[in-house]
Amino acid sequence: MPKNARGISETVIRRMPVYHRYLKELIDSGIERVSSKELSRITGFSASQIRQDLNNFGGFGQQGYGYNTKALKEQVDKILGIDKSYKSIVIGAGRLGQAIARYKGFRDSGFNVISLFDVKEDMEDISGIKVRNMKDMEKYIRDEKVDVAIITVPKEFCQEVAKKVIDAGVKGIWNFAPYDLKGPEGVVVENIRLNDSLLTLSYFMKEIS
Amino acid sequence: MPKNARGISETVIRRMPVYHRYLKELIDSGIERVSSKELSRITGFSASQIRQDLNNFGGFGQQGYGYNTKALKEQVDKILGIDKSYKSIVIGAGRLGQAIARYKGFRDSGFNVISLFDVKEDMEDISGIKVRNMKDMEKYIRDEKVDVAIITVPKEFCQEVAKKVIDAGVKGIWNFAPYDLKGPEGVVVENIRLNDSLLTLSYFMKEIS
DNA sequence: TAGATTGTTAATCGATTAACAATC
DNA sequence: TAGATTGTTAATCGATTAACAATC
Repeated sequence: MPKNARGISETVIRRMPVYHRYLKELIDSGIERVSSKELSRITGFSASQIRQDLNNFGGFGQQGYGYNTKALKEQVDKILGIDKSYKSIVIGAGRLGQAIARYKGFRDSGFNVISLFDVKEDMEDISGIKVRNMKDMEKYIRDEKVDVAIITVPKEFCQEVAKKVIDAGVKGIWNFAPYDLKGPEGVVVENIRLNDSLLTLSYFMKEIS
Repeated sequence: MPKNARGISETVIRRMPVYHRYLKELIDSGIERVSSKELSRITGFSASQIRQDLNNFGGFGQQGYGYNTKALKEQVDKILGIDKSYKSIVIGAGRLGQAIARYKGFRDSGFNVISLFDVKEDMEDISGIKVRNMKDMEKYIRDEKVDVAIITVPKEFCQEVAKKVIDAGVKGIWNFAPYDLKGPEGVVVENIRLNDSLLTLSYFMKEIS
């Protein structure tokens, strides 16, 4: 696994949201401290691994005590950049695009959907968010300084859309089209491969039967 | 990474859908043979890794020639169990549930959505698929011998729903609720963690800025 | 203080890469 | 045949686990 600029492997990075998630649960249950052993029980990662992961970023624990859930979550959130906020647009206002635009959980992660775009004209607002026409997208991205594009268009259009949003200045892409987009230097792309996940499910279904 | 019954690591399994996807592209472009070197260029995996991956399941290539795209895809598809077909239901007929029920790509992978379920009464059909009431779900699963439940209900209901579908005999769960479901022995669970993916995007956005 | 648990180093394990004989 | 490329073994690399001194 290649390491990024900071020297932290992607394997480790992808466990951070899990810590974030379970720490939130612990805090919501009123639990103030947690040991790596208990976190291990909850997350399924080994206690050793958890301590290693966290120590990549600093010593957040205390010997003999463990970790303060609130303080640790604050650190994890800071590592993940949840304090930052990103102007986002959804491209493709179909069911999936609508579902994403309406889902409040993403706003909590710092991604504010400020507009949707579609080739279809005169679509109704989605949860109070305007659906604009695709042809106005690039100007909108430039004018509003949009950070992130969430792509939910059909596969055959996703490369074309990606090129446009990158040229217009978008710095991150969250891609739902079943195609592996690759961004140039300075643009982050996160591909969601639902179909791959389903094929994996298919494999394991076969295994158990 | 733990190995499964067949002795193939999950890391390898999760690359198989990628081979499937790119082989399909090659075949659609009329390309009949491909070397591990060329597959490496396309997929980003190393040629060595590709040969190792495929040889976990058998020697599908030919020295001096490479791989026949059609024959290899057939093998990969068989490994993934795409020839099998699974009766599936979508639980939660919101936008996400509707998007999934309508998406034809999943049917191509062998997952046929035969019904949706929702707590809301008297919902309209989605692409000709009936939306039934949640209270009839367990009987339906038993009567129709449903194999897979696709869960798109809000987080707070997903455990309860999972318990019900498992008790009713479902053998696979594709979970979109932001909660790590764990299945008992004999039940396969594939969790889609969209929010985790978004937090990873957030991390890398911070890195580049 | 005694017990608990971290932070960190060393050991192990698994996955990836390199190399090359086999062979089409 | 000569060139190409696999299948497979060995070497390397990275990630996980084990162990334990430090210390709260």
